[in-house]
Amino acid sequence: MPQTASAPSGKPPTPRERARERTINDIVRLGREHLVLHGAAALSLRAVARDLGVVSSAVYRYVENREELLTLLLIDAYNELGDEVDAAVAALPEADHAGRFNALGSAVRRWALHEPARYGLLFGSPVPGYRAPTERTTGPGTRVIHALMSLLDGAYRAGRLVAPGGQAAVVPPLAADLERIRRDMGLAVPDILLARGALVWTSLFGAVSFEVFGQYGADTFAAPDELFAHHLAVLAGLAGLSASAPQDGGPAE
Amino acid sequence: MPQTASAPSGKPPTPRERARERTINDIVRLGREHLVLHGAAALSLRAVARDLGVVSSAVYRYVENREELLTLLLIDAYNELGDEVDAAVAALPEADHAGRFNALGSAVRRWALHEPARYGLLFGSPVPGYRAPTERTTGPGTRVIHALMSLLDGAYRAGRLVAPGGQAAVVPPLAADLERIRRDMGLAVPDILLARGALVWTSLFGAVSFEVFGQYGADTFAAPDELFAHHLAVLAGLAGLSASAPQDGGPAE
DNA sequence: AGGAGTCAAGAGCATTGCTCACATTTGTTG
DNA sequence: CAACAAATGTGAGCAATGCTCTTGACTCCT
Repeated sequence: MPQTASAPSGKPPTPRERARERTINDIVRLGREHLVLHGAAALSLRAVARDLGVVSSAVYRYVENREELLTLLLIDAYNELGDEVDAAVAALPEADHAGRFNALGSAVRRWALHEPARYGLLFGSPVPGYRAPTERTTGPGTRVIHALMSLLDGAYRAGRLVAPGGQAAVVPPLAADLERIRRDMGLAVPDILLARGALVWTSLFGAVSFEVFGQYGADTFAAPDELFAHHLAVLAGLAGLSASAPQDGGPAE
Repeated sequence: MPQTASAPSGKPPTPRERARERTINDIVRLGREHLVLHGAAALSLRAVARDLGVVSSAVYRYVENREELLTLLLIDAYNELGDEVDAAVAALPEADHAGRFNALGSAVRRWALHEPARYGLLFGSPVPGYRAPTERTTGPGTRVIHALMSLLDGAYRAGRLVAPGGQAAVVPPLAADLERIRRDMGLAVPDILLARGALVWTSLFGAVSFEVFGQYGADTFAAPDELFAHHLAVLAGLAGLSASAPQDGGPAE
């Protein structure tokens, strides 16, 4: 059984632990390469072992099984996507809510198109027989929705998120869910805008998935960039963001 | 090599051809069962052969390889989804555009939740190394978008699809794509509504995929039915459908 | 120095997709 | 009806895969 991977108990790492960590990193790196080259289901521990210059059974010292490696790659990919999104959002001033929304969506799409296999691992059909251990993946896996929601929340607190008129209130069971989410994430947006944020979230990934997975026909859209930009603009409006640039004062707090 | 599967040349089928077709149907049926039980990537020709009561190599007389069986299952699933959607839409009067839209979306979700593995085969990450032969799958694979678009087109021709106000026109490259689509599908809706229809399309499947693939957290939404109903209502408005009374226009600029 | 902990190697098992040579069934035709 | 040819089924076999187990070696700490 692989050892306790890392319980940072304060003690300085022994050379052995460092070597072990280095090997695990190598395995993840090689696994990532195989992933982008041959896809998730074709990920082979034996092939990784070959590239590592070691016999197949040796990798089981570091990685419990194929699922464990998939989990490591899942976390790795979630974090890379989260980093990209965070960087793209942070590159724009905090008051430019619409710009930041656009940057977030574009970053997701850019990363997905650049890493289709890893995107598929995150947002495609689940690998059969593989259940991601939520206690390890929810953290990295929720970075994008957290970024999106805090973005929308910031816009709301700045008075730049306009609730749509004529929209019926959400039904009580859904309101209960939304209330819990609002509390857990420390948000201020009201139910209707929160629900719309969730819809925008799923819609963003729906559009990206259709493009990455080739769900549009092969030659349906010759201008996918423009299509996505248009979708993103409509989604910004759907979320309640006013499309025009924020010329007024800075952040509220 | 599997024979010419079926070139309906008018001649009555010989008993042998009928037996052959029956065997292929059995293979597809067994494959479907394995698909729903163990997922797409775990689909095994040998297991199907075992269930068929025949030695493994015998199935290659009927199915060229594993990919071929996947293609058959793909077409099978596309058609079943298409049938469900068509039936749900046809159950409501043609003039009830909003109701039909709701029925379409609900039918997609219902089928997806009932057949998660097959839904994943259709709309999840592509099976690695497998390229669906477009000449055989585009027909069944476009039934839902055709149903959606003709529904929206009917509403537009009936004057029940209101273009949102304050929406900028689409850029020329995208307009060219939309024009071609409009021509190919014989539609009348203008660019803005057509683009919104595409967004509604991807958003619908985005919401369904999130739910089926467990992309929402495990216990994020205790009321998924209400969440989806809410999303569907918002998407209907986004498409331009007036729910009962004409909704307010787009956000003021 | 010695023992506990760690690691790599290689054999082995069950599984898969797929091919091939051979046997058997089946329908047609001389 | 008998012979032939096409269609179908059989079983062995190859190259992979994930994973386990035993064996030996190596490292580090007391």
